[in-house]
Amino acid sequence: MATISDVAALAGVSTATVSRALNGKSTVDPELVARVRQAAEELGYQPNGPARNLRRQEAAVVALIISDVENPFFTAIARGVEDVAHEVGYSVVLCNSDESADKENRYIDIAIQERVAGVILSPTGTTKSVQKLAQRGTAFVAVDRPLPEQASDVVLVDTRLAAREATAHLIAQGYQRIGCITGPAGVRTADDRLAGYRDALKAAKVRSTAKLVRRTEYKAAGAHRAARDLLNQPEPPDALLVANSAMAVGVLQALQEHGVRPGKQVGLVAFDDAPWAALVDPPLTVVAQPAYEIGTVAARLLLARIADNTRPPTTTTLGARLIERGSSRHSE
Amino acid sequence: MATISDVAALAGVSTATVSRALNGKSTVDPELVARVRQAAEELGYQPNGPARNLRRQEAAVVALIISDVENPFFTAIARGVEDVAHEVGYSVVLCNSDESADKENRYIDIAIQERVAGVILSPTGTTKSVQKLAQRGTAFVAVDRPLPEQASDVVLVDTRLAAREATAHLIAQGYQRIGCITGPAGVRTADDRLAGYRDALKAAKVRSTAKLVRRTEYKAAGAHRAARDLLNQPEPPDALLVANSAMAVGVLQALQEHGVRPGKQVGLVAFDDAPWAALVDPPLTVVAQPAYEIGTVAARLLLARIADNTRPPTTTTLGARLIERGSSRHSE
DNA sequence: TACTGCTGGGTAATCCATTACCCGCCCGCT
DNA sequence: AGCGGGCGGGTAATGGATTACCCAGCAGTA
Repeated sequence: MATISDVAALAGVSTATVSRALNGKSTVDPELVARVRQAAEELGYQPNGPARNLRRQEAAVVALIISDVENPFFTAIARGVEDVAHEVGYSVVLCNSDESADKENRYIDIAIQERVAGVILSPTGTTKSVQKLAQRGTAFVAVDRPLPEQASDVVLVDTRLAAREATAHLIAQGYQRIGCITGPAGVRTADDRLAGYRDALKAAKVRSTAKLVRRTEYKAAGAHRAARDLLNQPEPPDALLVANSAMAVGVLQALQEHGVRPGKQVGLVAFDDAPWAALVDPPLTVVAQPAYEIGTVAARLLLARIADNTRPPTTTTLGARLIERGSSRHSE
Repeated sequence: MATISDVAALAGVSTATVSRALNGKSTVDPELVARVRQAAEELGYQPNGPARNLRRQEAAVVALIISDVENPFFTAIARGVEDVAHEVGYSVVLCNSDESADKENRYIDIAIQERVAGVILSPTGTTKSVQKLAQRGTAFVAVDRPLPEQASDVVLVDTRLAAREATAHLIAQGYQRIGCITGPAGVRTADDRLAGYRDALKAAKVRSTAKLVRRTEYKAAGAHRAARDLLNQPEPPDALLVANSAMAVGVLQALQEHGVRPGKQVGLVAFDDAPWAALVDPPLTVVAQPAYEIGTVAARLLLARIADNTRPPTTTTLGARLIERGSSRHSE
């Protein structure tokens, strides 16, 4: 594979000039630049990334570690990050931690080893691995979930408030026994959505009971079991708040199997306005989170932090929007 | 940041020994290994990836370049690739080419520059950029779409046959004017699905007409316009073959807006068994592609090729499965 | 005892791009 | 004409891990 010396030899200049010409760092005679370009082209020269990064002590790459590639919420974040990063010449590599602290840890190690310029991640449980980033001075931004005990830039959605509003909406519609299916304990968004749900019940002076709450992993299968379980109780819920769109799939399945139609019989509000949410029957009422915007904001914060790691940590909280559709219409 | 020399100094050995101890390459006194481990731990030593990759002339990373992160088909492939790659200690970085030859090209350049061990990609249009991989001897595998004029390992789905079967199914159900909404010309899967559709019409001696065919980008918005357009014709189709699940979303929207119910009025079969496909009303008949398996097979092929780049190129064709649901039931 | 052979581990070369440092040339000013 | 300053471009140091090569020391054999 052609190296910079090959290019230099072919162009009849020194390697320093080749480097300068190709990177436009210092002023080089335009004629030489042309010759160098020509030579590089001819040899199909591609700079050796590791060598460059070794010397520069940093790669123009940001790592984005998300907890579920199959979740549209996270892929929308990814697009937001990409769009901003590409504008300023950074590449984005996506890593899928799969909601496993272990994999997250591995990817963080890799990010450190490869000397990426920065990391954006939706933290999974333990703060430990993230501390490594802080220690090394690698810029990073948390999205979707805060990092307790670790000052950093964070981009969040006010998910507790959103859950509260969604639940209040169900109450206002006349539902009486509202249940909640949320993610695993310890995952902040799951806890917050549950808290918001309880806030709303309390505000409406409805007694909340653990019998109407289920926690499982943020996946369809777990939510399916949870919903079945709730529906099989002697006093089943007449409405459900569901904590993400993958779970909504499982819940809808369970309702179908039980022969209950969302809406009049069992009110339903789910987090995340998945592309298909308006297509099910009745259309699904959702809490739409500004995922793409989370990505763009996080990317901009990261870039700012790469430029200056001493800036004080900020927390950006974006709002969510309740989109009322048929699945929460009691009077239907 | 701690380097190998720091570790060596602390452990009281040479850098060579540290390297050997940590990589287990050659036999080192167990006591020294322990001392080195201890020292590395103490300093929080993380090897410098660029330096290592520079020396090794290769990174233990495979790049996966897919054409749409938001498409569940591709994210399922990603999981397959990851699961296999992780088993043997490779990391996977995901790049989103967004169906743009330009971005694909950029990511391929980056993959080459970073000296990744191999690349798996769903090629977007031009073969040109992929040739660079071949020239440099970087191992790569194409998925979902073949590479014309470029011998390589490929993992495909027999999508033409699947489209044919899906169309034949619609014919068998009694639909008369079957339309097709597929992806852009030049994208192989889009062409193949159209060809399969025509195969079925021909086999059934139904005359095919361009009036019932629309091509747009593989997205909901384009398909939405296309469907609206088709339905507004003087002689609208009474059934549609839709080339992927994102498009199906657009088509279902258009049908909703037109007040037509899938099934009896307009039969519908879409590619890709999205998680929500069974939840819409009526449930969507789909062609399920073995996406996860595509990923695992591609990853294994890539690993084999990394080990030995002289092996003859292979083509693996997997089958798709028609899942009949309500949206293609004419008699409903 | 003397010599061979093996093994564990150190020294230093190597990978390649970037850039600090330096040199020579030319221009312009006095 | 002589000198200073600026600029273009070359030489070589640099980054950090891996590994070829070599050496010391020890066991085993004659």
